[in-house]
Amino acid sequence: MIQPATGQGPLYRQTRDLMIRRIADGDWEPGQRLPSEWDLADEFGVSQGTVRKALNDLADENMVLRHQGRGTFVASHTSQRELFHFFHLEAPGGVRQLPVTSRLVGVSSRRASRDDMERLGLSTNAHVVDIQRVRDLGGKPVISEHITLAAKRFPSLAQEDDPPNELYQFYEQRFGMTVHRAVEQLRAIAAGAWEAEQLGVKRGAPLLEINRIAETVDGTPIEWRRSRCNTQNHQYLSEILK
Amino acid sequence: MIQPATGQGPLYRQTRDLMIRRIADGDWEPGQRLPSEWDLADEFGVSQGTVRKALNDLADENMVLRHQGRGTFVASHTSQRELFHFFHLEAPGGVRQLPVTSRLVGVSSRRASRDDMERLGLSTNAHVVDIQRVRDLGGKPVISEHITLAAKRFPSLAQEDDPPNELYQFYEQRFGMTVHRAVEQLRAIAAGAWEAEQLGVKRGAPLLEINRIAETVDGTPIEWRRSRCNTQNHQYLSEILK
DNA sequence: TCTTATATGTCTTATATAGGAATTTTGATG
DNA sequence: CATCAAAATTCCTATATAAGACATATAAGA
Repeated sequence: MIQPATGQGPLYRQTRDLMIRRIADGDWEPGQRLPSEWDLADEFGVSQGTVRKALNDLADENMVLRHQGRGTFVASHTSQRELFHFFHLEAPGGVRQLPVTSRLVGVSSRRASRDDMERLGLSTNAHVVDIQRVRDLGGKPVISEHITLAAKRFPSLAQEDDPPNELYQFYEQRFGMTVHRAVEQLRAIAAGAWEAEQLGVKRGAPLLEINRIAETVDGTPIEWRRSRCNTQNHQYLSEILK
Repeated sequence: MIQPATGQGPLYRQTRDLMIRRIADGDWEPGQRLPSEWDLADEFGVSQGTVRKALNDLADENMVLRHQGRGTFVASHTSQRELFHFFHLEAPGGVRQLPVTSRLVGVSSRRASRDDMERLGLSTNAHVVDIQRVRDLGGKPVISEHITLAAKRFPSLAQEDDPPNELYQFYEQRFGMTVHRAVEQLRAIAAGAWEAEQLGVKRGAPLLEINRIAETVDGTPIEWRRSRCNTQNHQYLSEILK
């Protein structure tokens, strides 16, 4: 099917946008191989060079992965990716490792608060699911996490009594929701009674609070997460490459 | 002058590396306009397309800026860039603004400690310069900063009694040292007597500590900076685009 | 002098061609 | 069936050409 130029901006950009739409709509699923550059060029009615530029742009944005000789694949969540892009706590030596153990505090459902509605772009009367857990690093509890999701987007999640440790893979495989980017806001807070108990620190001890909003490819916010971390033996890594 | 292929890797990569070298060596200075794509192609003995790919890569890495019709320029530090890439504290509304006022605590010189030597890649007996200041946001003291630099790389800096607020521009214009990337490590700490006084908080209040190492284009670490921030009314922003 | 064309220089977009590199598939052979 | 060689597939590198967009310098005219 030839897609005529929609008219806006350069061809490679329009081509990129069409492909993003396919990923966002699930026409191309995570892990799936895309048609070859030549086939896509045919399909979109542009030259192979134009498709190539669009694909390389998508690769730069981590929406697809390209492998010489094998093909181009829609990005999917692996432990590697989760560690590299979405987990920023490291031990002093620079060692980063995903928590392998965590203690589930609870999964529950409730009406969305005003804050939830704003953060997740929900309408009144929407329901949300809360997941609370404590994650271990180096054998000790270090992160107290509170996660909020729209119940509608994650049906039957509230009944889940043992969500896996790596949630983004779970979201993707089970609910077809792929997290693509996130924004985190950090501040220092004093541990309350709850965190003190969960993390084994004194009340009032300084903790690093990370508030994250995670979005899909098309920019829809699907997860809000508050992590309170004991940074006695760990630190948050932020690379400024630009 | 034709530069024969040095032999390693693809041509566009070699071309990129040659141009990085020119920037790192100061052959091309910050703000300076590069020769046109065609002239560079001539000079390096490759095609214009290859030079173009190399230049676009450099632009992606923020080493150069490209403007249609005007030319390609070596990146230099402006207030804009400093704010966008190197200043991550924002007010709750998402408003970010560089501190316009700051109180200089002192500039002094001393022998490098073992930590300094490691952090800045110095040899024994090297000297360093310390700058300490308190930066204001919204009219109130929010950041207590301690900056350490190699005295050799910043001659006569120790005599400076009023360094400007935007140091990276100062480093570049006065000492020819351009900061290109940085790594920050964050943790939550409790305010000591010193920070409590400087920032107007109680002793033991939670503060966000940011330890930054800033590097030049060729990866030499030139600045170590410890910022302790009152995050009562501000937060650190971290975007995860990848 | 000021304004308005014109020309020039530079980057941008789009296409085409050709060969190389990495991987997978196919087919022949034992 | 197992193994190895050949072919096919896919992405990667490099070059060339041509036209368009944007900005600035130059020249002509009022």
